[in-house]
Amino acid sequence: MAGNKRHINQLVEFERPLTTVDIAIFTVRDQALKVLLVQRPAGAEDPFPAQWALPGGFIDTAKDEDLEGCARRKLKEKTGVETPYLEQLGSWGNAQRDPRGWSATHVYFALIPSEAIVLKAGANSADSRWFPVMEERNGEKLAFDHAELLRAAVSRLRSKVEYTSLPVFLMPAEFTLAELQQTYEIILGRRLEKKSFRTRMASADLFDAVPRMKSGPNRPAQLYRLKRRRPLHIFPRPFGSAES
Amino acid sequence: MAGNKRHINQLVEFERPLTTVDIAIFTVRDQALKVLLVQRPAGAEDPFPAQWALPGGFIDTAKDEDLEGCARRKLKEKTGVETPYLEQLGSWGNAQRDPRGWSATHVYFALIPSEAIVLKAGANSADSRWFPVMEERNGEKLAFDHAELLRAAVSRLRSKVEYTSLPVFLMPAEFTLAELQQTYEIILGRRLEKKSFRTRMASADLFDAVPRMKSGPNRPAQLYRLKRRRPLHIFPRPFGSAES
DNA sequence: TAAATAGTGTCTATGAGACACTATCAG
DNA sequence: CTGATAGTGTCTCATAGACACTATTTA
Repeated sequence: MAGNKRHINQLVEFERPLTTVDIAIFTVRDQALKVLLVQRPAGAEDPFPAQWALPGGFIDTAKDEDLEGCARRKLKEKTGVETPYLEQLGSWGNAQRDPRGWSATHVYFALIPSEAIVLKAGANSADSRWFPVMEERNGEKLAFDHAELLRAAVSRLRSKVEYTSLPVFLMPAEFTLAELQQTYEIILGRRLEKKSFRTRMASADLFDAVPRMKSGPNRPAQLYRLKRRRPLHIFPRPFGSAES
Repeated sequence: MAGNKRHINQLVEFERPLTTVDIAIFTVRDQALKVLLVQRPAGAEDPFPAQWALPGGFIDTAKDEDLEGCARRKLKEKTGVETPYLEQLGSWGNAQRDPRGWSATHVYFALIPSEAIVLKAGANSADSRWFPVMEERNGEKLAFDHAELLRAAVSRLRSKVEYTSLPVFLMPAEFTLAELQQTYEIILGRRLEKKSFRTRMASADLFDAVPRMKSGPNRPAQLYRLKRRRPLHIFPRPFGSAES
C-alpha cells in the first residue's frame, strides 16, 4: 500500500548521491612511508583545481563489477601493477565534501612493494607523485576531505601493523629479517626489540629461507621468501602489550 | 584539456549508483544474540517482496547530513532510542545486489540494551522482529545480499568482543559482573574463565560499584554502573591468546 | 545443615621487553 | 685486529587459563 508505493517512488524522488572510490596506496621507500597522490586538473571548472588528492574517481557502472573491482582498476591505472594487498577502509559521505553535491566515497587502502611500481600518467591527473606520510604536514591542503581519509588510512595501517604481518606485502620477493623489521619500524615510527621481533616471525611460519645470503661489509644475513598463499597473519599479542 | 573535460562529463555520462544505508542492530535477550530484521512490503513491484532484511534504505540527501546521520535516523525510526554504540562496518556495492540497478550500501552496526527498545512499525516495513543470530540458519533467505552483510557484522562483533569492552553497551544501567560475563559468553558462544574475566574488567576501571547488591537465592552480587563518558576499552590482549 | 552463586588465591604457560652475549663477514 | 651487523640465550614481567578455595545468601 502506502509503503510499497513510496518505495518505488524513492527511485524517482530521491536524488542519488555522487559515488566515488578513492584509494590510499602506500609503499615504503627511502626509509619512509609514502602515499601516492595525484594532482587534480588545473581548470577552474573542476573542484579543487591543481590540488593533490588520493587517486580515485567515479564508479563506472558499465565497467566496474563491484566496489573492489573499481578500486583495483584505478590502482592498476596508476601504478601499473596488481596490488598484493587491498582492504576496504570505510566510506565517507555528506553534503559538503564535494561542491558538486551530496557525495559518498568508498575508500580502500593498498600496500605495494616499492620496486614493483611504474607510475603512469593518469587520464585525469596532470601528475602523480609519492609523498612521505608525515604527521599532518602536507595533509592540510589535500582536495576534498582527503586529508581526513588519509589520516584514517594511516591510522588503520599503523594499528594493524601492531598485531599482523601486514608489512610483508611491502617487501621485495627476497628480503632479510632485519629489512622486514626496518619496514615495521618505519611504519610504526619507533624501534622494535630484535629478539621479540624474530621470535614472533619464527612462530608465524610465514617464510622459507632461500639458500642464499645477503652480503655486505659485515656478517651476511639469511634471505627469506614469503610462502605461497599465506594469508595475513594475526599475532596473538600486539607489540607493546607488556607496557604498563 | 582532455582530462578536465572528461571529468566534467562524468557527471553527465556516468550513471549514479543507487545508494543506501543498512544497519545491523544487535541486542542480547533471552540468553541469545539477536538482530533486528524488517519484513519488506509484499507488493510485487518491490524487489524481494515479503522477505526479511536489515533495516535501512535510501539516503535522503535533503534530510541526511552524512552517512552516520542517515544511519542514526533509520535506527531511531525503528527502535525509538538513540543507540549507545554505532560503528561503520563497511560498504558493499555491485551490479547484481539490487535488481533495480548498480547499487552500493553503507553498512553500520549498532548495539542496544534489550530493555531500552520499543519497536516501532516502520514506514516501509510491514513488521520488524528480533531474530536469534544462529550460524547460517535463517540467513539464507534474507533480501538482497543482507545475509552476507549480517555475517560480516556478526563476525566483526565477535572479533571485537575478544579484545574490547563492547558488550557493556548491551547492559542495563546497573548490572553484575556475572551478568556482563554472561553477555560476553552469549556473543562469543563459549565459556570464559571467571577469574581472568574479572581481572580484565578490574584493570580497565570502567565501572563504579553502586551501594546495592543483586539478591537471589544465593550470595548477593555487587551491582555496577558504567562510568561516565568511558570510550570503548581495548584490552592489551585478546581472550584466548594463551592457546597454543 | 545443603545448594547455589559470588568472589579470591595461586600456580602455570606464553610471549613481549631488556640486554648481554656470540657469530661472521670486510677491511 | 676493529667495526659492523646477524643472530641467540636468558632473565623479568604482565596477563590469560586452570582450578581449587573461601564467602554469603536462601531454604
